[in-house]
Amino acid sequence: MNVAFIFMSDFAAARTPTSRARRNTGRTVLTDVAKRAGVSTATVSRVYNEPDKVSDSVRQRVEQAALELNWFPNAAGRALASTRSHIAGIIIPTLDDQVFASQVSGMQAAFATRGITLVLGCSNYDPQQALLQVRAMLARGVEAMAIVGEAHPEEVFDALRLYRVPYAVTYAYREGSPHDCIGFDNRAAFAEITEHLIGLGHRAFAVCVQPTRDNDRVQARVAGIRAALERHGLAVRPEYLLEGESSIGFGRRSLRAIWQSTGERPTAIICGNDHIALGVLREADDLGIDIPGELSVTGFDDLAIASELRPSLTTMRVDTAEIGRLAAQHLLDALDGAPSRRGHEVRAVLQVRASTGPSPR
Amino acid sequence: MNVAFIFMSDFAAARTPTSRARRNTGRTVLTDVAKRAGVSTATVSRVYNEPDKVSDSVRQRVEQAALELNWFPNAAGRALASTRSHIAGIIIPTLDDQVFASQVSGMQAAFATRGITLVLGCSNYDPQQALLQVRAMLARGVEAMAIVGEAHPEEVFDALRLYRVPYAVTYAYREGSPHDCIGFDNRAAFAEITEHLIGLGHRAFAVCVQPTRDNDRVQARVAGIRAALERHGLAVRPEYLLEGESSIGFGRRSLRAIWQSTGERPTAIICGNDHIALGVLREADDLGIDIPGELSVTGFDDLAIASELRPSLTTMRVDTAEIGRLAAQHLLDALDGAPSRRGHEVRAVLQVRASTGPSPR
DNA sequence: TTGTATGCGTTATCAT
DNA sequence: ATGATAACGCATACAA
Repeated sequence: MNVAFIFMSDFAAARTPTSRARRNTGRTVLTDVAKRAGVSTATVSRVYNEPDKVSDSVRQRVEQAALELNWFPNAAGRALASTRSHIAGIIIPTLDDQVFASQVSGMQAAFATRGITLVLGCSNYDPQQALLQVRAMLARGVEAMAIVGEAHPEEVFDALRLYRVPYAVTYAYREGSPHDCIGFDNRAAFAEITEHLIGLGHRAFAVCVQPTRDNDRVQARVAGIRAALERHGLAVRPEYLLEGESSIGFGRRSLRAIWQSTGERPTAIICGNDHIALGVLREADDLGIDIPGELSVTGFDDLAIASELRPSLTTMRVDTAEIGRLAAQHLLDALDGAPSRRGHEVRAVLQVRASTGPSPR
Repeated sequence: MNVAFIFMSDFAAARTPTSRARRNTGRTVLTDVAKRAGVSTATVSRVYNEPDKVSDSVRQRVEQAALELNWFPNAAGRALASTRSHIAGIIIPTLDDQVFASQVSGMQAAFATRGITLVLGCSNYDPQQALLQVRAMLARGVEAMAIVGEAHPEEVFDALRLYRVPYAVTYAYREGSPHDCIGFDNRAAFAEITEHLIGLGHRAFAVCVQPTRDNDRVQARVAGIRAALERHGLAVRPEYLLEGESSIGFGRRSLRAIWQSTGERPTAIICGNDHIALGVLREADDLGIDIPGELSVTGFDDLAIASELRPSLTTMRVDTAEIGRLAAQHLLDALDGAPSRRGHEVRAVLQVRASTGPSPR
């Protein structure tokens, strides 16, 4: 036995030169805590992952040691050993739009309660950037993903399926979508706005929307307007269907262009969102156009100022933070192996205010 | 020596039976790519980390194999082996405020160009949540951190220093701060607004700001106002120093309360931001108060609508996305070991518009 | 309840 | 330029 001991140390000595030194990152690791607490590494791990399986006294010793050494588990090590990253991802077009920011906010809060970190990616409305972001997130080992809209390269969804990462398409909801959707029906919402105006007697419309390219939500909105008008034998004249950046400036320019046009003037303008509608209202003020006497205007999103403007803006409200929460819950359910529903529809609610009224004609 | 070998093999033999099978997670790993490309794992790794050290032909074979197997490096594995996480963190009060959202946006973009993923945490203005978030991020192995403001528990900065994580305090800039700051001088900015009003002859002021508790930026703003007034022998009456949530509603309520007060009415109201100022303007409209004839109003942030309101709002503009970019650059420099400056000041620029005018008294 | 010994997927060191 | 293999920090199956 003696020899054995001698030999073992000998063995250790023999190895040492060949074996590389520990890379020594200098940081405190689980092993240090185990030593200090006088327990095995497994026990330390259990204290943080299966506390019930550890006796109170030992747990306290370990926690004390961890505190003294200022240690907490390293996420990369955990992820590697457990093959669970505790990371989820969300890809939105841009944070500069409040509706997406609040969606992220709602999702982050919901995930946080379950110890899941949300990683954010912005595509800037570029499908290729979205694809890159998804790949980066898969590399990070995201356990679940949310992505705004469904107008993305097929590779995006292929990759998600290939890696068996549960995902949800947010902000847009569409019957018959191949994806789990959490959001509202953009088409139906804009059909409702259009019907509201038709009900007020309007027959001549203009439409000012954000760029439709690579944006299924805006495309659906335009489709909803078209469908509602068609039902009444109406259509938007091509020269009154304007597309531009989501801004007050675009709204202003649009109204000016429409008013300078030689054709029959519209009596109602449907805007893709409140920012654009705001611009239209401001330009109308400058041009001396009476709202809603001469022209009705609608927005979308119900920004805080929408009800404060004079005239107040008729628009639609969507609880985007709720979309985020629901999406997070949906994904958590999927991770828990819950028999998941296909999605969740959130209602967009029409807020009729002073910017819409009976058609003058 | 013989014994030694016996012992060694004995030792090894003793191990083998105990050894469990590979846990097999089913996913494609670097080893698979190496096999397919007919190279070693080290070579595959090099292709992605030190491409110059690999011959063209080999690199192409590896890339081909990776493509065919749909493989990309696992981030947790990388992080563990390289002790670099390629993650940076930012902690903001809330995403619901555009100024922070755009800061995140700017930072994310800047980090992305260097392959660094930004992880976001929201403190909801709660110091304890901020501390928890920082800890969570350290566990994630963040390589750098940005945090809005400096009113945080000392443990926050202690932890950051202990783990040698370079960090920057953003949004606020203050001479003599112990931290690297990237932002603007809140105090100086509000002193400037105040001087603008004093220059217009105002002597009676009201102030409506966001909650000052745990918020060094707002505290600095109030201090700036105070200091400027003091220089002219002036002060805000306590009943005209109002504190409340950042909203149109608070602005409205504040003006109503001030106007109903029995004391001498102020001729100027300084608001903590544009939201509050917006509420004041709307309420003034309802109360029939002439702006700026009877009352001058100022905001902060220069929201897109600020210049569109009637009257347009005098306010200050700060490029918050630029703050994000600069913070990212500062942190990247620190990671690169660049001799770092202490911080970076961004200017807040006064936008004089129609809501401020000569004092009626 | 607690300890032992691997393995998680990659990088880094050393050797060739 | 390329290969072999030991870390990296932790979790877990299994043994005790």
